[in-house]
Amino acid sequence: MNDNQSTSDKILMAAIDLMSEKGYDGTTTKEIAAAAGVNEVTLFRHFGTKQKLLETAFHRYHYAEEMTKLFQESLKWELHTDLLLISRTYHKIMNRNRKLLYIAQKGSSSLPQEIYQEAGRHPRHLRNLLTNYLTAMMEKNKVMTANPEMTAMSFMWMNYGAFYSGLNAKGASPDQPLDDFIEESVRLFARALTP
Amino acid sequence: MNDNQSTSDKILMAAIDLMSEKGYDGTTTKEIAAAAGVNEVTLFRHFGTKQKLLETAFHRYHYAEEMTKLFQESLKWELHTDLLLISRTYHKIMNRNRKLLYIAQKGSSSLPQEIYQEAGRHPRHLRNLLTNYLTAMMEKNKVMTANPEMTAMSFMWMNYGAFYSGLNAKGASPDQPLDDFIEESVRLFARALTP
DNA sequence: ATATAATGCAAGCACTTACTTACATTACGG
DNA sequence: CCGTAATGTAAGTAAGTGCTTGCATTATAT
Repeated sequence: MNDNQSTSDKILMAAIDLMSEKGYDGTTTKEIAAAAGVNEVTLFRHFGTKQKLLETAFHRYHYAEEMTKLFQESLKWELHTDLLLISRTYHKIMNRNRKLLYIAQKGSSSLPQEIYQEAGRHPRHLRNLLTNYLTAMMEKNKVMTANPEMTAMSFMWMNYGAFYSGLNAKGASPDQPLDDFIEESVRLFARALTP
Repeated sequence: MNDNQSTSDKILMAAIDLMSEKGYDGTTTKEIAAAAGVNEVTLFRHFGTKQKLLETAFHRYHYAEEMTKLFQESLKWELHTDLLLISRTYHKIMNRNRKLLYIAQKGSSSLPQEIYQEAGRHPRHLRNLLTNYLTAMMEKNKVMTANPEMTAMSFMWMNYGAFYSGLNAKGASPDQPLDDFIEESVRLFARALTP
C-alpha cells in the first residue's frame, strides 16, 4: 500500500488526459496503462477499479478556497478593479482543473454522483459571493442594478461560456485572446453597472 | 427501404433521448430498441449501424436559418429591442435542438467529425451576424464599444453559458427564470453600449 | 385472397472490456 | 546479500456490445 508516488501519479495523469478527451466510457484501462508506460495489472493493483481510479483523480480536485479568500481580503470596493480580479481568478481556477471539468461535463451513466457535485460547487459558490458583493456595492451607491442576482448570473455565465467554448483549450496557449476578452467584458459590465 | 415513418421516428426519438442523457458510448442499441418499443433487429434493419442511426438523427438537426432572416428583416436598429429579439431567438433555437447539442457535447471517440461541426455552426454564425450588427450600429452612432467582436463574443458566451448550465433543462419548464435572465442581461448590455 | 413488405423472435458470432490469477522478475532497504 | 515489496508477463474469465442469420408472424396493398 505504500504507493510509489511516481507510479500512481503517472497512471492518474494518463487517465485524466485520456478521459478528458474521450470520456470515461470511451477510455479503456489498457489505454491508460499504456499511456502511463505501465502494465495494465499495475493499474488495478493500485486502484482496484476503473471507477475508483477516477474518484482518486477527483480527490485531487482541491477546490480552490482562493475565491473565498479573495472576496474577504483582496477587494478594493472599486467596481472595475474588483471585477477584473474576480474574472482573472475565475479563469485561473477553471483552467487549472480544466481536464477534470471536461470529464464531468462529458459524463457517463456509471459515474458516481459525487463527481458532478464537485464540478458544480465552484460556480455555485462564486454566484453567491458575487451576488453579495453586488448587493454591498449597491448599498455604497457604487453599483446600480435592478436585480443583483441576475447580474451576477450574467457575469458568471459569460465567463462560464468563454471557458467551455474552448477559448483557452490549447495546453500552453498564449492566453492573449482570453486576456482581451476579460478586459473588454469587465469594462462592459463596469460601464453598465456604474450609476 | 420504404421506411414506415412512424417506426423510424420512434427509434430516432428514443436514441436522441437516451444518448443526450448517457452519451453515445453509454447507450446500447438494445436500450434504444426497448425504449422505442421495437425489436433490436428492426433498429439495424432501418439504420444498419449505430453510428448511421445517430447521423440520421443529426440530419434532422435542421439548422435554423431563422437567425439569418432575423438579421436581414426583423431588426429595428434600436439596440435594446434588437438584442432582446436576438437573445430570445437564440434560446429558442438552442432549446429546440437541446438534446442533440448535449450528445455532441458529451462526445465520443467513435463519432464522425461532421456531428461536432454541425453543433458548432450555429454559434459561429451568430457571432458573425452580431459583430456585423454592432459595427453597423457604431457607424450610426447608436453603439459605443472599443471592440465590437469581443462585445459580440461576450454577449454570445453569456447566452451560451446560460443555456448549457441547464437554465432551461427541464422538459416543459415554466421558462420564467430564462425570461428574467434575458431581460436583465439585455438591459445590462444596452446600457453599457449606449453612447 | 394473395403477394409483398415490415416486424418479431431466438440464437449466435466475433470482439471488446473490466478485472483476476499465478508466477517470474526487478528494485531496494537493512 | 537477502527478504520484501513493487512490477512485469501471460493467460484467462465473465459479461457486455454491435451486429447477423434464419425463420415465423403480422400488416398492407392490389
